[in-house]
Amino acid sequence: MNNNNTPENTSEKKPKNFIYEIIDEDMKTGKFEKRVHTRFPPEPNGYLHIGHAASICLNYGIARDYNGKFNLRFDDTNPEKEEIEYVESIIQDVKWLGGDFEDRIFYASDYFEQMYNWAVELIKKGKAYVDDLNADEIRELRGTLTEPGKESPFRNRTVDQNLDLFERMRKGEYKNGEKVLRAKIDMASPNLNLRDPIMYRIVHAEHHRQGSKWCIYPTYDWAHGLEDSIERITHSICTLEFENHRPLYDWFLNELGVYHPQQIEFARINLNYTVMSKRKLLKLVQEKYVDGWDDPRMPTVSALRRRGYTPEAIRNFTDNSGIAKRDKVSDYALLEFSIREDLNKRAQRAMAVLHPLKIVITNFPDGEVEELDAVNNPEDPDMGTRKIPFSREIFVEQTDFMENPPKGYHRLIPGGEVRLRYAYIIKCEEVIKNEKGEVVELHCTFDPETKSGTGISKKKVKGTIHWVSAKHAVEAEVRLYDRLFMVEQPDADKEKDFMELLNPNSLEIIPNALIEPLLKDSKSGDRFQFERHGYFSVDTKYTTSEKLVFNRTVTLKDSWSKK
RNA sequence: UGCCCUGUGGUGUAAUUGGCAACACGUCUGACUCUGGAUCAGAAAAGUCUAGGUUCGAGCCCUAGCAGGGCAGCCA
Repeated sequence: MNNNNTPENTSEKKPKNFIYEIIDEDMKTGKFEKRVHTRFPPEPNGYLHIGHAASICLNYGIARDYNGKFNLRFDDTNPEKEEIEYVESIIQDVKWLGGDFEDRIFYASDYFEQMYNWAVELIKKGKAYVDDLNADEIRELRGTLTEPGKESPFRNRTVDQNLDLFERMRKGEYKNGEKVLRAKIDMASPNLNLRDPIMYRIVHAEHHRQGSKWCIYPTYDWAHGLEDSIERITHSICTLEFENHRPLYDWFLNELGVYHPQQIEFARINLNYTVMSKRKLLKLVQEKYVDGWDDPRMPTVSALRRRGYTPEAIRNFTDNSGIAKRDKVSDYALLEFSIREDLNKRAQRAMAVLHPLKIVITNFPDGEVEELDAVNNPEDPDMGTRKIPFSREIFVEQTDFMENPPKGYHRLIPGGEVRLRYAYIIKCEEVIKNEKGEVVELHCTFDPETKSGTGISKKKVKGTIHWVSAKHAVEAEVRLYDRLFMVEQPDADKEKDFMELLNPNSLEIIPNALIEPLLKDSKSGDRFQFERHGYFSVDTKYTTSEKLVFNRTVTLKDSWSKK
């Protein structure tokens, strides 16, 4: 920790966004004794997605940058929607993203007793009352956006009555929906949140941590600010839709006279070609349009992880997406850029043929095997080299040969030459076809003078293609993913339901791709660049000791196929 | 037609708090290259929602509009 007043900022740490500016100001004025304490407060009712990741990175990043603290807190105030499965996945995701909450993992439900006591305090102050109206009646009296509401006939019960009724609510004397506790504020407020909001509702349901201890549960509006207050959070960062609620949180905290955090709202991240709402993601999962929350096509953290994304890439993406108060839709290309940039520097290179075409090298001795040197990563010489076997029969990519090539094509053509990566230049001498006229095999000759790495390059060819040795190659399943939706903003379409806009070709499974032998022993989660294809990682769900399954994380940039 | 928030290249963010708009992604050229990758060089692309006003000077301030978003769950 830096103690003087011109701290680490002297190293001209530019304010990253408007939230940093606010905190810088608070540090200057000593608003929170120069303390910074943030938190990530998810409800455990679904898996985390890339938008949550942005919030985690923001909150954790702030704590780290100001030498402060960061809490993980489950906002588990609704037993009907929350599950332990979600709690576990969220903890895993936050840790994986690097959000270090140390031992500070909290649950709102652990504060229920304290919240109850505070509610009693408000009742005693005449600031809260038990209402017998049902949900419809309450909505009726709440008024509309343009008309003020009307007061409930139960609004002026005595303190003693309210105390008694509230206690009996807790004891379970009433059925769901029979009574609620409301704050007594102002039924005519232009801010609807202040029209006597509900603080407690009766829910006879099993809570994933509290069991049946409680049958009254605090609403988010009542609970959330208290949770932050209890944990002495300094800056309660949340999304825009809670801006209108801030006056309410302020009201509660002031009436109670307790510690008061500063809430700051920012716009959530949206990503194009996908949907982000938990409800919609849940629908995709439940109706089996995807293979679970971690299906690699999903925008969830667990899916991105399974697909091969690194935490670093996700952090870079959220950093580059920026934090502001206006609604935004981030470009999927930025996400792809962030993972390419990261994996380019660290991924082991390998060769894999997805759609094989056989080549016989007629002047290469039958039965002979030559071990060739291949670079593991041209971006990082420290990663060394490896040996790959070369022999008379090899496979190349079907798309790397064309009988009638368009202009600009510089791979193999009849009578043409091309370099085999890390091997020799070959020439296509003969095209073998089946009865249907389809090309099934090529006969080529190789030029022994052109071996890679010998420095002799008297011959120049325009193309270099990848290959695998027929008898050495290993079979593997490869899964190619494309965007989940066909349109940029699937939930913006007013005519069509987002389910109609799913991309039918978002998954292509290649059961028998051929990979170089080195990859045989790769393990779940290992990441590779298949040269000229893209980055791939070993699937953690379907890979078995018998069969390797690779997920394509992202393609390489391809300036040819666009033309 | 109430209250709150927001309007800067295709996308996202920035502009020393009033000094003629910058960065990243994307796009397009060209160079280089044994990955049509990477890298390097360059280009196109906004005059800052509109109209007034203050000022020597406005993306930043004022006024009025317009547009987009949020709010009428006993969800969060």
